[in-house]
Amino acid sequence: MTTKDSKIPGATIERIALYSRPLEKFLEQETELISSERLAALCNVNPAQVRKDLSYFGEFGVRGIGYNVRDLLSEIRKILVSDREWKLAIAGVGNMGKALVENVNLLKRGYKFVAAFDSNPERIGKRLPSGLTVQPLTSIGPSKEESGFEIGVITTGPAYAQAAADSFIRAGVRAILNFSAFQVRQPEGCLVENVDFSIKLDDLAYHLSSIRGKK
Amino acid sequence: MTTKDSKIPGATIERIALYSRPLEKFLEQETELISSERLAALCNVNPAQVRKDLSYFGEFGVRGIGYNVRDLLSEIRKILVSDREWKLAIAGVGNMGKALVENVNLLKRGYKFVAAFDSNPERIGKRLPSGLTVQPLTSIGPSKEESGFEIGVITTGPAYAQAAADSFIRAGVRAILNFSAFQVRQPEGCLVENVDFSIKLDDLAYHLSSIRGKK
DNA sequence: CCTGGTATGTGCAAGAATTCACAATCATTT
DNA sequence: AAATGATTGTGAATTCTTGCACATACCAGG
Repeated sequence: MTTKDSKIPGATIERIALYSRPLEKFLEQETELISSERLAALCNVNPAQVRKDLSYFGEFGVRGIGYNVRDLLSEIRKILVSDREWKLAIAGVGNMGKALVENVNLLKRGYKFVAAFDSNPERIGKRLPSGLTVQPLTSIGPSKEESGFEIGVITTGPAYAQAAADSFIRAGVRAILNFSAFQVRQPEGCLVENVDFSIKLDDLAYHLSSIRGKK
Repeated sequence: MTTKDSKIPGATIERIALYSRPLEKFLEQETELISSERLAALCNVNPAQVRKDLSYFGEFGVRGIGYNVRDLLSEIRKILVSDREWKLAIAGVGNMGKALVENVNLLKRGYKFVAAFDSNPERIGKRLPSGLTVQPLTSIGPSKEESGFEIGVITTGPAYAQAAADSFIRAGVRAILNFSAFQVRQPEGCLVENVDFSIKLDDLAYHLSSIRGKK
């Protein structure tokens, strides 16, 4: 890549992903140009932040004018490597699992579920609306070329989370997105992102209270 | 509060919430003591970080010994104000909404859904397993003392997200947790936390690729 | 009651990330 | 073709965050 290999702040990547949301909307609306100021306002960040984040990867704007929406989005997709399809597998097809598998936004952004697993015998063999058939958790095997998946998503209950993670890793998966309440231990050579809503709620509760406290 | 009113890093609050997860487990297992080193390892942070985070709020440990699990958890709950019940309302009871309303972990941590809304006529009037009856989105009203809610959760499709947010705000809600793909604009005097999984996936995809790239 | 072992609490230094502020650049108008 | 106005790209200043390193404090055992 054209990456200036100097250190890129971790938060920069997440923000760049964030920028793509309004851009997608502007593209649909056929808006041609956008300024760092406008984009920043929509994402609740500082305009200089937007420009600096992008500058780690190249010069995508035109001075005095702004950024071309289509081009910038395309550059961002290249940066994030979301300009190709990524194959996902899911472990746990309860409400949360189904919500993800059926989420059209993920598909639109190139994230496609190609396998679904569950430990509950009642669910195994069932066909999901997306066309996938639920397989037993224990059958997660080395991912083959054809239907192989690259990212594992865990939406099981806490009891099965570690087992699911282990299976995914044995299957050669190098990245896991974990929604279960169980904090999966970072295994060697495998990226794990934990998503925990209740932390977000704790955060809101804390700030709500401290605002009240100050008033 | 006993808060040393010097500035507390924003990340500190999220980490403190994070620390409570392993602590809950140790409490169940009746483990009495825990060191900052052990807790840090479980949360993938630096031990000094744990101690410094806690030190913003008081001295909870014993030198030479460590932290008492029960006491520390109780202190953390006081800090996060999760030592009381918070009432939530949800807008959108698709798979994601149901997953949240039925999530026992949230309830265990004091987050209780007291109202559910949806725009889909087929869902309105239905009773959820938790006992809540789905009401029309348009009926979100000023939250009364009795069944009033303090935090609004949005799990609608993008088309209804902003409307839901507006209604919540009109109802006096000061904090919103938004799961919809639509980026809700930060309204005056109302906290908004956006949860977007696809950003996490973008993040994983990026790092997966850059690891490959370097090998 | 002293000594050794252990783990906290924290001042300070090092390191990151953010924001400022301005030179650089380009379209447009006169 | 020069002046104007707009907005980028980025070095430098600033602010925020993390981690080291050690004084401090406590328990246990002799």
